[in-house]
Amino acid sequence: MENKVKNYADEEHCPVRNVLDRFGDKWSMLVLMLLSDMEVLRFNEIHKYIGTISQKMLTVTLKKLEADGLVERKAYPEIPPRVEYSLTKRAKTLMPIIQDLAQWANKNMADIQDSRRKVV
Amino acid sequence: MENKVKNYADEEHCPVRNVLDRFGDKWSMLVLMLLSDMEVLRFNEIHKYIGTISQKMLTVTLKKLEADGLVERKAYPEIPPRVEYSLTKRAKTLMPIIQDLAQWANKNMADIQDSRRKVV
DNA sequence: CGGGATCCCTGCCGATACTG
DNA sequence: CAGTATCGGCAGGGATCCCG
Repeated sequence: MENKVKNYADEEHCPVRNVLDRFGDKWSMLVLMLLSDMEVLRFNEIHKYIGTISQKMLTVTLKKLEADGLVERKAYPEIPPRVEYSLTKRAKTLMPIIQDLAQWANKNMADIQDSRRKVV
Repeated sequence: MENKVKNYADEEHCPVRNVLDRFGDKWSMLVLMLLSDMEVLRFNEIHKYIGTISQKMLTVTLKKLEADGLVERKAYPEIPPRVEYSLTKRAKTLMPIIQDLAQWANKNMADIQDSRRKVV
């Protein structure tokens, strides 16, 4: 076990680095959780739920998630245009883990903030 | 369920944002996983395992994790000095989730990279 | 050995204005 | 409505030098 050490330096192939590079940014995980709750949402609906995100960052975030095959984008050829976003199957296999993470955060956030105050 | 919508905009109290602000950075989760595997490590040992991290960032990362009560620091009053780092109990409750995340990443990384190539 | 202190640069992200 | 284009601030992070 200890003689076969993983490669913690290899940025290209380290799965953790790779997964964090994808939704470790400011908004991705929030969008994923929102879509997980609401199933299908239009662009401006997401924008309203996450009140503090800028239009630009929402666009960038959705494109990145779409490129990773985590979010599906359906555009309807209407005027005015309508675009619906939803989670892919791949993203749905990820959500239970995200939920666990959120639960852990909920339980431990207060204590962590206390720890931080003592040190700072 | 759908009429009681969570507050996705509240940055201060959103647990996901709060947890990601803590170890969503470039190195924290990697350090946590390394310490989870090796139990106890000295500063320079961590530095060698994660070959690409700078001394400064390792210092910053460890301080942040210590402030959050996720890493314990033991300094021995010797010359030359010796400092040992290990996970706290709180961090150990987090690690199963991190492991799940890593497993998910391992399984899906290749497919995600394929998706990305098609789009880009 | 285990850091601190500084300099500097990249890129994330926000704000604003414009478009089909 | 659902974006695109552009400008700019500033924080994350790397490189280097210094210290007890």
